[in-house]
Amino acid sequence: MIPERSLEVLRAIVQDYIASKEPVGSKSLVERHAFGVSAATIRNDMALLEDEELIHAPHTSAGRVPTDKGYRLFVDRLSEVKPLSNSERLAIENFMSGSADLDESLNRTVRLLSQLTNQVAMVQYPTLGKSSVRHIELIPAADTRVLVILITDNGRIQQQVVELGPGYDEKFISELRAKLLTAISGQALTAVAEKVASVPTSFSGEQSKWSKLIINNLISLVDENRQEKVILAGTSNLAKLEQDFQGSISPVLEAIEEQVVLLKLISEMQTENNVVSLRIGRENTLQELSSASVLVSEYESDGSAVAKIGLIGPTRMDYSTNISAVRAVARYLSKSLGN
Amino acid sequence: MIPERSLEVLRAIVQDYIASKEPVGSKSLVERHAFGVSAATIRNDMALLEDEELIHAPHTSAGRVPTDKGYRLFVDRLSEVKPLSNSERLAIENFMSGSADLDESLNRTVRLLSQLTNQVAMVQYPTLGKSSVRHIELIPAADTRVLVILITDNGRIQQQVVELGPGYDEKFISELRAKLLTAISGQALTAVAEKVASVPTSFSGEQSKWSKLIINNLISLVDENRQEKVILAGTSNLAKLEQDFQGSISPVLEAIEEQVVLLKLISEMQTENNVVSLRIGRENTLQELSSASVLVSEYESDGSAVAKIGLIGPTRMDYSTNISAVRAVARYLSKSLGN
DNA sequence: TATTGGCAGTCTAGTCAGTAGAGTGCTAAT
DNA sequence: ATTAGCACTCTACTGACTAGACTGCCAATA
Repeated sequence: MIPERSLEVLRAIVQDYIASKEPVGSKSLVERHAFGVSAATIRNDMALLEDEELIHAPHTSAGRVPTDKGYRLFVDRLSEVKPLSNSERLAIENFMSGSADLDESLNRTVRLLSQLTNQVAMVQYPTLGKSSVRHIELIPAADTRVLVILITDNGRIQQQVVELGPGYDEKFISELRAKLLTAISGQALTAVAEKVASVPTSFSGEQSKWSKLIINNLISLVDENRQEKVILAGTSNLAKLEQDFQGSISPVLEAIEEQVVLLKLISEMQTENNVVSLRIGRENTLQELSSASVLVSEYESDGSAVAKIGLIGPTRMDYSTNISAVRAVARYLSKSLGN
Repeated sequence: MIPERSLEVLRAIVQDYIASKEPVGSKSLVERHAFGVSAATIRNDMALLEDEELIHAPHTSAGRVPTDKGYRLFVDRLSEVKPLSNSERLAIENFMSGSADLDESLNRTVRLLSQLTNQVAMVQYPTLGKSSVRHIELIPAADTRVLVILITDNGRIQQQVVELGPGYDEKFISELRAKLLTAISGQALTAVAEKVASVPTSFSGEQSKWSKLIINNLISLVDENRQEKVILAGTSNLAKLEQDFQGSISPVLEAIEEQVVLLKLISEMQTENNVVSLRIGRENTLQELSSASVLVSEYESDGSAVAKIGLIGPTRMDYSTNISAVRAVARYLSKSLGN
């Protein structure tokens, strides 16, 4: 119902506004874009767009600025997905090459995304989900301590030191190690607690006590996988973007400093395979983010959808570029974790 | 040679300026501090301080602001070390309790320091130094891959996946594992490359090739310890502190975004045991940091001085509090790594 | 009917002059 | 050595004014 040319005008407004960060007026619009009509005509179109609440004038004699709704229409219907430049593609591949553990991969990825987009990037740790135990290892440390190591098949390595007290011998440790391995190697993390429950009963006296200690620690390591966690990168970009957020970035800073808030935010956003989900300005349920936009995509680890990656920036951001960056990085991350 | 009272005036100026962030004048000074003399007298003292370039008036009829030199004299001779409050002490202990690996400890510590001080905190990874090998582990992953794990005695755990190609068997792996363990367990990291050099010769054919592959990877893990690295936390604090830096934080942002720059900065600063070293404003060799101050202290891992921890903030910072925070955190970190 | 030129009206941002207030430096008296 | 007092300087704020940018609308046009 909105005429084609008016939509073109909206697209031009969004593009110019993102580039110049100044409200755009009818005159500069006809200069920069070849509409083939006069400024007065464009003004009529702009009046229409304003009726539809797609654009908005900060004051009577200013140019127009897209509203949240305007951005929404822009990304949904007007923007083309901008393919990454070769240098960007190269940067991604360089950055993510080299096999590393999960922590390192996620850290690298999130830093990469923040560098590509100049926004604040975030990545959620894969949840327990369908992950399983690849290996566990018990390593005697000092005379009284044992190092417990858990490796999951998505590449995460965790460790914890357990204080047993004096007197254990290596034979007991290697026996326990063998029993634990046969009990849980290859098992889903969700099943670990159950599978190891009976192990201590096969020891007696002190050894039973020790094995209980070690197993409790093992279970707490598994539980850490259940605990959700988000890593951020590029928060310092916010300082550069200060003027893009209408004046103050401190609400945004406060919002992202709380893990819980971020996790809620991320989990609220529905994502489908390979599609970048997006909340613009007041579409965010969080008031603090009412002048921010959030982009989120899924990534996969080991073939099943497990977690999300995305970014936070001002509503006035380059959606085309950022959407394709998030999508590309998510895809590369999935690939790199596919090993 | 500077009279006692003038120094008191300087102290009062520094304190008031840090608290109010406004240039302080003679009148408000006599109101807030009981000098027992009139404002005119204070003005004479201020003229003296100005001659000594310890304070400076932004313009004729403004109050005075400490110069870098003024801050320097303040921290060297006038400030008392403010003991931490109980709640701060508690926060530190809470935060750092729970044994974890090196990465986790350093991460926690640096976040803690940035929270305590509201500045940008940084910590340098312990260098190779006197660290030694606590354990290595080889774990068969898929059919063609082996996971190599290196654990150092300062608690760092590293791992890497090695692609061997098909056909290796577990027996070979456990044999290699045993040989490597006897060769380097307990050895200094600096000695690893030499100690493992002869290991592959005891295998033949493919096994020799495989063991070379694995050993090369092991050595590259060791080398990562040689590579210096700094972790930052609280960069978003810079945004809040923007006005404290005369106008623009972007030079500071740029400086701290470069690992190399930071490492150079840190290594330039001489530190003695348990003393916080400090560069104020233009004392920094880096131009970008000419309106920033840098505090650095040493921390120890395993009894030998190994690396540094510190923070970066505006010259107009609360030196007493921040110095004691850095010192306390460095001490706790040493203690926690002493295990 | 869609488009256009033109014009009146509105709002911002910048300049200018004037003023109050804070603070200094100096001098003469104590 | 200290003090009161006074002249002087500079900032920050205010209100008035102006130039410039845009819009909205109307009447003319294709």
